[in-house]
Amino acid sequence: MDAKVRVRFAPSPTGGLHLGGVRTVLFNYLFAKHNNGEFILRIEDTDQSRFVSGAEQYILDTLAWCGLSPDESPVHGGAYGPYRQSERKADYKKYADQLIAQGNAYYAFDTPSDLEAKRAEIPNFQYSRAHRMEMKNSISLSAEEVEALLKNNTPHVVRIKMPENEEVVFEDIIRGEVCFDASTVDDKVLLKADGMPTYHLAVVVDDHLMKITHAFRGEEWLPSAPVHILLWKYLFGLDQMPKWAHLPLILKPDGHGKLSKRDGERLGFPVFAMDWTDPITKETTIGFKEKGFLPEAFINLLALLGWNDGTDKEIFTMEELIANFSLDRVHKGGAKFDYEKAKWFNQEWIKIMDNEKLSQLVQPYFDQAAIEIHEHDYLVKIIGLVKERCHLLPDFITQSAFFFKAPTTIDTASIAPKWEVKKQQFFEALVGIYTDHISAGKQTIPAIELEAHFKELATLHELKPGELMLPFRIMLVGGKFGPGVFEIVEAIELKDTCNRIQYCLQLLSTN
RNA sequence: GGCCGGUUCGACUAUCGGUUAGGUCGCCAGGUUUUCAUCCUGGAAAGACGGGUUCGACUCCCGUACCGGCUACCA
Repeated sequence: MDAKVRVRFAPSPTGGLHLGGVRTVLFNYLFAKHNNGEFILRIEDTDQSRFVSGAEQYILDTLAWCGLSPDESPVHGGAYGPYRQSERKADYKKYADQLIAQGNAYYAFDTPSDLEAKRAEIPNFQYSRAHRMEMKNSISLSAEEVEALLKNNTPHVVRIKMPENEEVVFEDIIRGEVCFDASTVDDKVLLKADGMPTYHLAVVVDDHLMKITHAFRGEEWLPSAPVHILLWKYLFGLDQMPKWAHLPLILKPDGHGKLSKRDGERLGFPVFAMDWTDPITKETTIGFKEKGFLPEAFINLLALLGWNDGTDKEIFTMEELIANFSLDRVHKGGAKFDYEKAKWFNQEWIKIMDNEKLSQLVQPYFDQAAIEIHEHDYLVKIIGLVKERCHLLPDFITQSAFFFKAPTTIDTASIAPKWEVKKQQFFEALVGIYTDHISAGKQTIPAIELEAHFKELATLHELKPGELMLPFRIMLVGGKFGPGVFEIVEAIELKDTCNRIQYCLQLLSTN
């Protein structure tokens, strides 16, 4: 029996989490849960120069919003901690030393400016076999020189010594066999001058120490895979290595290339899961959450970007995704992100979501718009009435504000041209009838009855109901939109209806 | 430039040698809604190219083109 499935998502805390990142988490999570395995969050904070405060908390918050809770993480704890690479520094040094002792790695004393000069001098410079001997390192230098340099604490890095004439072959779960000629890859830095590991060393050491069985990451990592394979071979043995899967990229909707933060700003849609505010510039980049997406929809649309279950089914709950997810149905090619389809997913989720639950999500938007909700049950009812008209959560404001307070702008221009005295009289009579009902103690009347009364009265005034409906609607909601007029009347009740009619009649007579 | 990966309607995709190449988003037209949305019906719309293999290729092989990724003491 195989060891328990363990996967990890290992982001760098450098800023907001974008679509591609969240999808990588999702596939990790789905795979883990489908196989009764564990999902680990590991923070790759080895680059001090790129560290951004608040980014780790942001990642945690994002995972929580998405419903992708880790089994182990810096805050959830676990038996394989610490889960921040900056806190595991000693481990990496140990393995770097081992590699040097085995002859698989070496010290390099070249300064950043040395390297810069070399790159300027030689086009397409690679720190590899071709130029190794021209550089300052423990292969080109004598043992005495190296020892002296080390003794003086000369800043240095540790580089992997890529082998000659070796083919690195490995099996990628979604791509099949991938093959590299090791000599075409340069001698990557493993341990930096500040003692921190680079990604290459850290990922291998930590995946081993944390007993990771399956390693999933974006396709951009494929070219450095041979380095990692070799490190596994030198350090822990290939039989211990996790299975790899390089996920396809999420591309720009227009043009070409990897989707970036800039594309969202340019094209007017979010690329981050949640709002991200840069702690230094204070600049906020909008997220799917704040744009008004439901987490269920966000997860759903991400899952279908590069994966499907082989049927025509497109709407999936998290449980269904877990039950049906399989890596062999993940696409090889990158997928262009389509915001229109993303909104469609959200609309579908709004339609099927429970009204009570929606009301809680929508409440903050009403608060923000300074629309007071006096009765919660009323809000729930209204949500049911307008939900199929909403793509994003803020749409509930535009679609239903008039249920809570009279519209401030009235599209009288759409009534005025065909307005006539007969209609004026009709509405005055209607107000009279409603007023009688109010006097009789009725606050509202069922929509069907309202409609019947309305038609009767229209006939009495020798008018067709059809030419009265639009003006009536505009009087009530301010424009040409919204649910059925009589449902609106029933909801806002007779008194308010009369007020709105009278206000509008006044508006029309002064014009 | 080098290395690696990818390529079916505008977009997301189904197809695992034999189909009128299917679905969804979007778009267009019609119906329902006496508004808008929903909903229903219909429509336009695709195998990058060239060679093989095969009775037969979108599917397998080779080449070309195009697109992308990587080529940092960043991940």
